[in-house]
Amino acid sequence: MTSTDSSGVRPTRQRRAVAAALEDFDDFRSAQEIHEALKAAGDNVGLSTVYRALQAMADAGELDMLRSEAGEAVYRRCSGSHHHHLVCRVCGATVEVEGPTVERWTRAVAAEHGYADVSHTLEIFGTCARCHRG
Amino acid sequence: MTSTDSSGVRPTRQRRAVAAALEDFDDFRSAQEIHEALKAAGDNVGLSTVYRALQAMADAGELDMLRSEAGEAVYRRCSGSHHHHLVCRVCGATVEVEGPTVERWTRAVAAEHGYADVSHTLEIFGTCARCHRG
DNA sequence: ATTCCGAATGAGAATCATTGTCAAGTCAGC
DNA sequence: GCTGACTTGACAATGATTCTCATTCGGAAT
Repeated sequence: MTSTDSSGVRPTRQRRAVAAALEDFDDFRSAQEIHEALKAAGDNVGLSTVYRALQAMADAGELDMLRSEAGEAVYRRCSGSHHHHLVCRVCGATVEVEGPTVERWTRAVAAEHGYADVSHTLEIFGTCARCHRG
Repeated sequence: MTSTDSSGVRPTRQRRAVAAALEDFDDFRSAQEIHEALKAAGDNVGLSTVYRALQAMADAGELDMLRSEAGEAVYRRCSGSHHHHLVCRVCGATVEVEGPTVERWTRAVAAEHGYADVSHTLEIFGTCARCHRG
């Protein structure tokens, strides 16, 4: 699992299909949903392969992965840089947000308690304007 | 009507046992680990009951629940107020941290994008001083 | 104390996402 | 066209969590 890969994931028909499917979504989708979408589109890709492709792409930093409230892993294409997500808990609409403030704060807190090698997870959930009015 | 601690969880032998087990831990534990601990201590409590008790207590705000990197739910007793966690990824040592800054920031970001009813999850992972020196 | 009823329990089955297995398929380069 | 390493996919296996349902318990009213 150590990345001897030069820069990314070796492109096969299946992996390209998974990547393409993700382009069609704006929000986070589970492996199973992507598998369904591919089947519906006529691209037959095994479920295991979808899981492997998603993990590989997430490892390569080409995807964001987070856990839904139900605890299942969901994926979304993303920009390369570090950021967080503002997710509508009704329709799933997602906005990428950046926060130097937060980054600084977490680093400071960790340092204050003597923790090194710091990483963090931060997701914001809410009801987007459209769903809120509805 | 003079029940001090009843926020909806009826105290039974089993629930008291679960609560007591959590007192013995400083870090996050899975339902299964707690079930094991109870069995080891001679308190026989069904696994389903442990799950139910934990969920009920988490709903009542008496526990913190978060998902380990492996995706399983882990629980820890906690203070009532809103806070986040700084967790050692080696030994699990946990510090509760508060951050008005972060709270303010998330609210601002959400508002800026028209999101209402905002909640968020934030966990910080690192290597604590003791494990770091190791 | 006794009764009564809804809530709680527990043993096991059921569910469901995810991972492992391994034979068959694919592709590059020789 | 052959070889070998990597990839795929059907299916089994795993493992956490939830469901089922007959039984038991708690505690308020009697």
